[in-house]
Amino acid sequence: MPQEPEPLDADHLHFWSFIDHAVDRVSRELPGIDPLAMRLVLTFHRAANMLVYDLESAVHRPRGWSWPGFRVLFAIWLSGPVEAKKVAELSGMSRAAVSALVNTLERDGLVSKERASYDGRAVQLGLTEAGLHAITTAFQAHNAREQEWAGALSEDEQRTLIELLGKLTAHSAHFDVRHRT
Amino acid sequence: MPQEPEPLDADHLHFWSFIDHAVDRVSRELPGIDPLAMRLVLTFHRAANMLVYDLESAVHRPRGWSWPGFRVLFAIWLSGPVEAKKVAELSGMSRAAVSALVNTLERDGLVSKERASYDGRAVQLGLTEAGLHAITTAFQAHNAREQEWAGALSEDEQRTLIELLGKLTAHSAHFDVRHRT
DNA sequence: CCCAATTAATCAAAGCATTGATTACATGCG
DNA sequence: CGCATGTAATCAATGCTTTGATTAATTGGG
Repeated sequence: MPQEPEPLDADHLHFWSFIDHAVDRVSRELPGIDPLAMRLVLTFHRAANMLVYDLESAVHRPRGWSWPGFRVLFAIWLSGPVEAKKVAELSGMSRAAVSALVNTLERDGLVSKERASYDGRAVQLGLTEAGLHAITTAFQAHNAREQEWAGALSEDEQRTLIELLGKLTAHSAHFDVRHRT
Repeated sequence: MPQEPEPLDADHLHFWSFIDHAVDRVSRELPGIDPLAMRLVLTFHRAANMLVYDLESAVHRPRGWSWPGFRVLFAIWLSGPVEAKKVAELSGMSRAAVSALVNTLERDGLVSKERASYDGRAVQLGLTEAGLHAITTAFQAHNAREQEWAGALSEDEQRTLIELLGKLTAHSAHFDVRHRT
C-alpha cells in the first residue's frame, strides 16, 4: 500500500512549519537532494505568492483592474507610443498575453491601438487620457503597498536582497533557462 | 494630448535596463514614491516570474503536468492522507483551486479521494501508487533544476536570501496582508 | 429536540496564462 | 520582379485561479 494512514500527524503541520517539515523529510528520504536549494526555492515561491496575492487583492482588484493589466499600462506609460512586441519584452509577458490584455484595456478605454505607418504588421500602443490617469493613480497606491512590504527590511537589507535577486536572474543566463518568446 | 510620441527613445529600452529606467523616471515624476521599495518589488517579481516559468517549462510541462499539480501532490505526499482543506493551507492555494486540481489529478490516477468517516463534509486525499512514483520522480528533477538556480549564489548568500525572504513574509502579518481563505 | 449558524467542498463565470496554428505584411535572394 | 523566408499579431484550445453562490453536513444555543 502506498501510504500509512496518519491523519493525527498531519494536524500538527501548518503553513509556517510546512517548509521545515518538507526539507527534513525529503532530504532524509530521497538521494541527491540539495536541502538548501530546496528551502531557497520553497521560501522564494511562497514569498512571491504572498506578495502577488496581496498587491493584486489590496491594490488592483478593488480598482477593477488586475496586476497584469497594470504591468502593461506601466510599460506603455514608460515607453509609449510603443509596439506590442516591445511591451511584451519589457513586461516579461508573451506576445499573446499582451495581445489579450490590450484588448480588455482598449475596451475599458485606457489604451489606444493603431497600425504602425512604417510597418503594416506592427501595432502602436499608447495611453489615453483615462489610461494616463489610471496608471499614475494606481501606481501611487501600488507603491504605498510596496513600502509596507519593504518596511520589513532595513535599507541595507533591501539593497542586499535586490543584489542577491539580481545575481539569481543574471546567473540564469548560464544554464539555458527557458524564457518566453 | 496625453503623450509625446517618442518611438526612437523606446528602442533603447530593453529587458535588463527597464527597471533602471522605470525607477529613475517614476521617482522624478511622481511625489511620495519610495524608489528602493519600487526597485525591490520589480526585481523580486521579475525573478519570481523567471523562476516559475523555467521550472514549469523545463521540469513539469515536459512530463505532462504542471507546477500547481506538483504542489498538490507534494503536500499530500508529506501529510497524507489529509483533508483537502489542509492541502490548501499547506500549499498556499484556495480551496477551490485545490478542488479543481484534485479533479484532474484523480482523473490521471495520481490521487485517491474519499469522504471522511468522521465528518461527512470532508474529503480525505491520498496518493495512489502512480502518484507516489510521480511525485518522487518529479521531485528529483525539480530539485536538480533548483540546484541550477541556487548555483548562482554561495551557501552564505543562499542563507542570507532565505533569511531576508523570511523576514518579508513574517513582517506581512503586521499590516493585515491579504491572504487566501 | 430543533433550528440557526458554521463549515467543507464544489460549482459557475470570468480573467490571465500557455502553446501552436493562422493571417498579413515585409524583406531579400535569384 | 517574384517567390521563399521571416516576422508581428491574433486566434483557438486548454489549464489554473479568483470570487461569490450553492449544497451538504456538523454544531450549538434556546
